[in-house]
Amino acid sequence: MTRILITSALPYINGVKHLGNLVGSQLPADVFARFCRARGLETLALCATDEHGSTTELAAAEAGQDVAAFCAVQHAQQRATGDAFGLSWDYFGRSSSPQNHELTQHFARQLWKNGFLDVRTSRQVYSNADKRFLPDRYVIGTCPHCGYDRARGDQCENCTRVLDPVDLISPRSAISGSSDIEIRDSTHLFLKQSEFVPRLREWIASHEGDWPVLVTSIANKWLDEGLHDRGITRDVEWGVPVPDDIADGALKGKVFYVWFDAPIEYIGCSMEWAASRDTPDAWKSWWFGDAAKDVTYYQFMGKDNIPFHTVGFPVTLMGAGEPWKFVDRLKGFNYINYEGGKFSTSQKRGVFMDAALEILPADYWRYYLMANAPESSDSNFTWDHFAGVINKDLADVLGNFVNRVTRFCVSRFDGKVPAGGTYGDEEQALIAELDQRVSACAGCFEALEFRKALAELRAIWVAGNEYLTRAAPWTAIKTDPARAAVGVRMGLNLVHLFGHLAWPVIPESARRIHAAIQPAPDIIPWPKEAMAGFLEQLTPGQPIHPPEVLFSKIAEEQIAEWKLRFGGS
RNA sequence: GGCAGCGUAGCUCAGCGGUAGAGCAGGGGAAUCAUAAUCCCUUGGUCGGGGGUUCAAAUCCCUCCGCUGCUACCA
Repeated sequence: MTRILITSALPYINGVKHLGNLVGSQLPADVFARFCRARGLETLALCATDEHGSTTELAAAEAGQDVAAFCAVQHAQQRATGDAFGLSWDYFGRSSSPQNHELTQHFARQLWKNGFLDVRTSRQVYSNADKRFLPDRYVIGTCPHCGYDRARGDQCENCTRVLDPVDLISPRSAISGSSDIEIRDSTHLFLKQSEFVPRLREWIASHEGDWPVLVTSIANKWLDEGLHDRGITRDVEWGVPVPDDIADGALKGKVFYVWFDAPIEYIGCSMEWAASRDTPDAWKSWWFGDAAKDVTYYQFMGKDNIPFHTVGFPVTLMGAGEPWKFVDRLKGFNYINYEGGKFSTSQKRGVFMDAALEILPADYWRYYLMANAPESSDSNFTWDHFAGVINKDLADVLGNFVNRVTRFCVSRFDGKVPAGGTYGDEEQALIAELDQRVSACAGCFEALEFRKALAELRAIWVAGNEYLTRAAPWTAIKTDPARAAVGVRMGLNLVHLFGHLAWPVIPESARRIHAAIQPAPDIIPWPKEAMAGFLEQLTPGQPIHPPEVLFSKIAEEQIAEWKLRFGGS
């Protein structure tokens, strides 16, 4: 039996994430994790906050908090919001954990020992007013090429040329605005990525076809353009310290670059998970050596993260010279736009996770986002489209099906699964269709094709409505009660089925649907047997319980209100 | 500038060498169990423009136009 390891790109600690962040990483990872658990596979789903770096320091300063305290608060908030969204990680860790500190230093020592780290000195901009080195983009000045006076040190927004901050004319700090800055030499560790190009090429080529084109093309582009060695240390305070035994303490006081330690936290997080269960070594069989041979490892991320997972992190693992587990299936997503523009954290444009849950239950968002996941290209969120999908798919097609069957059962069959009659041609045809569709749906989930999986799920709900219309128990009951009993019994079995199939995507609603028939287990399993058996398992006479309205419809006035509140077109 | 992706019915998208598809929206009808929810039928596209390869192209090649993303010390 294969075990399933799942990680989603780590959300940065800097505030609540918007739906665009969610749809490309944590949400599909959760849907897939639930699907795997529903199939009875041993599954470990991990995520964590990515906490280090200068951006965190500045955000904490802005919030008037100590960095560690700021991160603790933000981490707790992200975990709470994720829980509320139904994100069922086995563990939600922190890149600042002791485990990750230790592991990051371990990888650095291995790389150093194996000769893949260079000590190099480079010129960095230092701000006397801010008492810190400035990242390139935090240096502002006049562009030497076009004369634009607010060019950033990494790139001029006006002429789009890539810049070096030391070339800016009259440079100043973007943090304080002070022009009291100077160029200082600073020593850093560089990871010799260029030595790994052949191995990376071979590894990436081995995944052509099972990774999305988006992923392999981005990865190959980096290799084709010539992989630069990469600085993996920074002159900031909030991070994993470089140990003194590397380069004879030449890097004293410096920390590792966030992009070095963040992916390592995938492993660190599993150590946190193991520690939390008092089985401190349990993480190892998921990651290391022959013990992890039966593990299939899935990563989920937005396209901005792809280079770091196809190049940066693999180099760390290769260079360590130890038998670490590499990703098997890497699922990358495009972006989702908001009402024709970008979701933007800095401009507070779009819908953020906490605000989303204030106005509607998590399942509405989960369904919509997965049904419209930006898999082949960027997708668009608009309030009108969102409301249309929720009202039609969830309220009308699924919710109303459950409602009409269960209520009819109450009014004409005393609220009990009716006995009498046997399945005939109509039922056999439905069973044949569902056998095909349920396995197609599972196949789409396995292939990480979420849009198609949800389209199939919806088609299954539609098949239920079609059947009910043909069976028409409300008509049959006048002349042929046994025939009506068959229709309702099948209808109730379908409700039971829908409660199972929907659980990975809309867990809370699936639980309520399941509860209409009987209490739901914690993990609602994906059907193992053929539909013929699955759709005949309810016991005649067992009571059913029509749920309250499963999905209330979104009204025009609400859409108007939300467009105003969140800023629409 | 370079690289990549996309451009298919009003909208959101699938198809990626063999007589144009789905969902929504629009039109007509059936049914009345149900959150006026469902079901059936149906209108609608010279598949961004042009050129080429092929018996055959939305599907392969070239070119042009448009949109988007990435471009490496913010993550």
